[in-house]
Amino acid sequence: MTTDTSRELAAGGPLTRRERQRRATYDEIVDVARTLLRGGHEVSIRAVAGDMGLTPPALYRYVDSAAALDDLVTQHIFVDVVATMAAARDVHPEDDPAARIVAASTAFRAWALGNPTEFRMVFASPPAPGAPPKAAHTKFPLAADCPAGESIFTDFFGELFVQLWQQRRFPVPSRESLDPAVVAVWEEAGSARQATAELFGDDGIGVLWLFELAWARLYGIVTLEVFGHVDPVLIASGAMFRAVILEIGTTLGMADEWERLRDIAGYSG
Amino acid sequence: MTTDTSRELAAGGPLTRRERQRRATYDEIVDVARTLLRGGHEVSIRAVAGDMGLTPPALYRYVDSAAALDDLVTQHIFVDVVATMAAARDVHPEDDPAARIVAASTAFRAWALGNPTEFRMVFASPPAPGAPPKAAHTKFPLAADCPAGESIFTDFFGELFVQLWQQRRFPVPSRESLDPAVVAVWEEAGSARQATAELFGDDGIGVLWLFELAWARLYGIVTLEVFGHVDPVLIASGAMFRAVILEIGTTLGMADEWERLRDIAGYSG
DNA sequence: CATAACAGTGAAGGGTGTTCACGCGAGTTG
DNA sequence: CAACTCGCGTGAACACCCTTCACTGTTATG
Repeated sequence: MTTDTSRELAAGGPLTRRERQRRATYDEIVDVARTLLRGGHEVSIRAVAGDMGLTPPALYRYVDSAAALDDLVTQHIFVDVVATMAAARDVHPEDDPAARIVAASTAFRAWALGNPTEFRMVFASPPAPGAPPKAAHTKFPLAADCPAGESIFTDFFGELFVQLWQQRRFPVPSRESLDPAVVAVWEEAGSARQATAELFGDDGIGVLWLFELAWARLYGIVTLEVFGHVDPVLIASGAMFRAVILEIGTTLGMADEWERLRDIAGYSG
Repeated sequence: MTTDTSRELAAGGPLTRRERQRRATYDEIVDVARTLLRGGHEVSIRAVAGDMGLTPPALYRYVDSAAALDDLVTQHIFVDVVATMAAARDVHPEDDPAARIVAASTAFRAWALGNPTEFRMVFASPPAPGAPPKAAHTKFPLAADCPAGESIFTDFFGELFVQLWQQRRFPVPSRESLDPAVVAVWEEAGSARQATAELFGDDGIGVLWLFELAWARLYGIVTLEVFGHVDPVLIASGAMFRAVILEIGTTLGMADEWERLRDIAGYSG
C-alpha cells in the first residue's frame, strides 16, 4: 500500500525521507535547547527557533507548546543522566552490586552538581497541580507499560537495588514492624503488590520500604547540595555526601565494606 | 538640623510621613505578591502593579527589578515560615526541646506541602552562580551580624538543636572519627570555630556535624515530598515523614520517647 | 501530472520586564 | 508666602516571550 518509488533505503528501517528529516529536526531542537540550558539561558520557543535559523511559529510543527518543549527536553535529560549513571555502574562487575549502586549514586550526584539548572528542571519541578503523579514507584522493578519520564530513572535504581538485596539479603523490616499506613499503601496498590510479592515473598513490603527510604536519602542529599543549602566546602570535599552514602550503605548491609565503597564514592583526601 | 514643622509624631519613632507611606506601600507590594503566589499566579511586576492600581513603572520606585521583587517576597516568606514554626514550637514547654523541635519540623513540612510554589521559590532556587553562598551554617548558633535571608531560618533550628543537646547530651562523633575533610572545614572557619568551641567545648565539631546531618535529612524528606518524587499515598499518610523523623530522633537521643513524639509528628492512623 | 501533505513565513494579539521623559503635588527651604 | 526640590506616578516605547492564523513554496504521493 502506498508503495512506489522512493522507498529504496527502507531496508534499514521503515523510515521515509521525510521521517528522517523530521527526526533530525527533533534532535536539533533538543540539542539546541540543552545547549541553551547549560549556558544558563532560558529554554524558550523563540530562542530555540532563532538558534536553528527558524521563526518561532515553525517550531509549532514539532512541539505543541512551550511546556511540551520542556517535557521533550526533560525526557532526554532523563535518558542522559541514566546513561551517565549506567556508565559509572558498568565499570564494576555484575556480581558486585554494592559497588555498582554506589558508583551510580555518585555519578548521579556529580551530574547534578555539574548541571544544576537541568537538575532543577527535572527533579525540582513544581507539583503541577492536577497532573498525573510523577512518582512511578509503585510499579517497582520494571514498569510494564510506559518506560517514559521518571520511571526510567526509578527503574534504574530499582534494578540495582533488587540485585543488591538478592545477593546480600540484608535484613528488612517485617510487615508488622512497619507503620500501618505504609502496609496499607502497598496492600491496596493492586498490580504492584502482586509483582512485588512474587519477587520477594513476604519480605516484599520491607524491601520496597527500604528502597523508598534509600531513595529519599539520596535525593535529599543531592538536592541539598545542588541548591547550596549547606556549607560550600562541605560540598566541595564531598564529605557530607559520603556520610549519607555510608548511612544508606549501613542500612543496606554494606557497612563492612565501607573502605572500599568510600573510594568509589570519591574520596579525595 | 532640617527640623521645623512636621516632626510632631516623631515621638513614636523617626518616621516621617513620607516614610510611613513608603513603608505601607512596601507592605502592600509583598501582600499582593504573596496573594498572587498562593493563587497559583506568577509574581510579575505588571501583575502586582495592576492589583495595586498602579502602572508597572511605578513599582520601580520601590523595587530595582523583577528579581529584586522575588528577593523581597522571599525575605518575607522566610520570616513567615519561621513564625509558623515558632508557633508550633511554643505549644510545648521550654524544658521539652525534643517536643519543640519535632513540632517545629512537622510545621515546616506542613507549610511546605501547603505552599509548594513558595517553597520551591525559597528552598529550591538555582545556585545563582557567583552569588554569595546561601548557607550561613558556619555561623551556627546565632548570627552575629546580618539576620537576613536564610540565616533566620537556620538560626531557628540551630537554637532548638543546641537546647536539645544541652539537655540530653546525646553522643556526638568524636573529632577523630569524623571525616578529616569535615574537621578541616570547621578548623579553618575562623570566627565560627571560636564561637562553637566556646559553646560546646571539644564536642563542638561533632555537634555541628550532627546538626548538618539532621538538617540534610529534614530538608531531603520535605523536598522529596513537596516535589512529588514519592508515592502520593505515602505523602498523604505522613508515614515516610514520620519514619525520617524517627531516624533523626534516634540519632539525637530521642528514640525512647518515640511514641510521644510520633503523635507530635502528626500520626493519623 | 495533479493533488494533497508538509514545512516554513509574516502578521497579529496578548503577556512580560525595563527605560525614559514628563508632570503633578507634597515637603522643604529662602 | 513664594520658589524649589524631590518623591511618586504616568504614557510611550523597546525588547523579549507564547501562540494562532492565513498564506506560500516545496515535497512526496497517487
